[in-house]
Amino acid sequence: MQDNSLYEFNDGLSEDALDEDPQSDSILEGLNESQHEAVSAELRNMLIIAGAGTGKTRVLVSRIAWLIKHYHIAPRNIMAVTFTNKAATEMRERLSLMVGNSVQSSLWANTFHSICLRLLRAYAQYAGLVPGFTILDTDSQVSLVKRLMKDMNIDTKEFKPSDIASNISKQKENGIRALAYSKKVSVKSPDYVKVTDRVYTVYEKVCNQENSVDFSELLLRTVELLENNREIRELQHRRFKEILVDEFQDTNSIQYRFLRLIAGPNSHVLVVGDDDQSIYGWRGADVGNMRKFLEDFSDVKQVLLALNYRSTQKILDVANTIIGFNSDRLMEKVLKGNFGEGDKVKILNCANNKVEAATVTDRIAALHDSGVDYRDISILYRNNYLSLDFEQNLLRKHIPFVIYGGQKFFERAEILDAIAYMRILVNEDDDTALLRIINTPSRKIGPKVVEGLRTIASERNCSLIKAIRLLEAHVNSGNVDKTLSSLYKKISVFYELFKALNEKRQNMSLSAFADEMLRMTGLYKYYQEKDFKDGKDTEEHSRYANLGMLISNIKEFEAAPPAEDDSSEENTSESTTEKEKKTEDPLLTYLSNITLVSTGELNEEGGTSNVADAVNLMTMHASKGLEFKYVFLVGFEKDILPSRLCAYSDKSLAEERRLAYVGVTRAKKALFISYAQVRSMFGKSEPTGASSFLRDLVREYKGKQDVPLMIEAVKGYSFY
DNA sequence: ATGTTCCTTCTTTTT
DNA sequence: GAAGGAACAT
Repeated sequence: MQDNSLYEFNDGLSEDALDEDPQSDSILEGLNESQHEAVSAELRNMLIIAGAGTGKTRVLVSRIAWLIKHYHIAPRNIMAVTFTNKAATEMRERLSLMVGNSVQSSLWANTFHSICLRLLRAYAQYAGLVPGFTILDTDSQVSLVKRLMKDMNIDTKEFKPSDIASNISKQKENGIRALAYSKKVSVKSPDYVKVTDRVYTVYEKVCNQENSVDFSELLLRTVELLENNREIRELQHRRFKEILVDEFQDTNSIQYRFLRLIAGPNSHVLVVGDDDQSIYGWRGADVGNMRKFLEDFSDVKQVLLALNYRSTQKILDVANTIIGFNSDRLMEKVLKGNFGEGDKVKILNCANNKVEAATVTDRIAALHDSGVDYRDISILYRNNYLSLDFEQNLLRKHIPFVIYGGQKFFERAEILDAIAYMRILVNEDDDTALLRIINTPSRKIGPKVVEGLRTIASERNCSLIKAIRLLEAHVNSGNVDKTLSSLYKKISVFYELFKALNEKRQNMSLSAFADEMLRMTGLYKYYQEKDFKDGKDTEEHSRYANLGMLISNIKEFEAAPPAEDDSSEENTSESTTEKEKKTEDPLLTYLSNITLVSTGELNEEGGTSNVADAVNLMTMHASKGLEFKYVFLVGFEKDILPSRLCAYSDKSLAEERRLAYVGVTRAKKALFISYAQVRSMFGKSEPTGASSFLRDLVREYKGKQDVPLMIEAVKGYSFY
């Protein structure tokens, strides 16, 4: 630092230099012209269009550092919104490297969902929620919908509960409540709409009774909270002066509405996005929000980042060509790199999927032999199930690998059981959780008993736990009705357990309690026996072992609790903005945390960090935002990459092409694209062949000079 | 109430 | 080709 300022002094004698924040300069160091422009711009609304690998995250993080260091914006006045937890974590890490650790606790860098959750926890009463409400994960949401459909005598075969549940979520994401939806439905509406309507109405009511919110509800509730409560809204406006949004092309309608509400008249919003990387249209993401942003926010400065810092030119050429086939682009960006030409992109035409897996594995082994680290290699695919052949081959060759996604740890039955027990302790009205575990492991409480209990609950219009209490009081009053007392006797096994658990958790640490809970409920024993029966007890990821990993995860959580929410710090004169109730219950905090922050596999220690030198396997969706020196795009086939569903649904072909583009642009040094002529799926062998995207590509380069790719036929293969 | 067996369905992608 | 659900048997 000393040397630096001396040098500057000699270099150009300007008075400004005397007052300059010496740390500000280092923020701008090494940025190119447009990056520099974006980072050091005055305080204002901005739209940054950033092509793949153009240093988007770097700009975002540097901008935040600049806001703090140069404009002296307090970290607590900054909100950075990301789309995934992975991105949020990465941003926090890079930020703490740049401006120090202390910033983390007061600066909100989180996903939309977790930001909304924080607001809802702080203002639960104003949002019509009871503090301590639980979050419904997808699995619970579907099981609730299914339960309601059965109650309403709707055929769950004709109408799949998961479809109805996702229809409901879709409505919420468009800000449409059950009542408003009903108004749109007419006699002429298709059946599934009518069913959705009927279920939605009841679903909304039951969620309120159970004091639980699903994922889209988190957003919708918050939007309504801000819309209906001026004081809370203005309090947020005063707090969040600078708002930054990553992956803006992925925002859906409710998220956009949230942004408009959370930003005050004097706040500034900076969004970063790439319309070419919009791959979440299927869940409501609307690229149109980028255009809307220009209209809805005043005086927006636009910056385009097109200089690529990731890939060799040949890889970029291929990427540009692929995306060039899309016609509905917001802005035509041609990525330019500065890492030299590089090798040609290799297209591996394989006889079948076994050959494909063997070839890829062999190339990985060869790369490793030539000094490449496994962690710099990744295998990307369209669908999760395509990973199987590669897993087997890598295993056989003793090549270490990590799979991201796939069956999620927190979606496994045994984990969901454990979580359901925790949920019922935190929020006893959570009937969905209770129904999951009242007879798991089995304690002779069958459908008859449950039905009896549910009858009482619906007569008294109360939750199942309360119904049990009523029943208990009734039986103890000596008013002995034979059927009721036998009902109570059957249920009391569970009720005693419930009381005992509640007792236990008062004076134990969270992890010790969780461990004890698994013992008391019998889940440990139950899954241990189940594993043994299925011959899975020796497996590394046996269900019993997973429960152990859950405990490790809780221990890790205890050791490093998430940043303390300081939203109550804002001291204003308004009397109605009640200070948030400190959510002291560690169990509640843990539950919220895992429901929202649970992507990715846990490692053996129950942690989420990934330090091992291993080949990375994941879907192309999951790869967004990441980069690897060597990338294998596999299963680049007809019916797989433009998904089969494109042919007979409104699935967007352009979005599939963007997905291919995302995959291609992950590669830094070398890219391999492979496909099989024959693929066995579900036991059957089916002819497949190259993706139409590959055909387009080859046609484009036909007869041209300097073609950036080459095709290699891999026919037979000597196995093992 | 629970265990067995057969059946179907599912293979996008995520908070 | 697995995993969960329904139908049937115990």
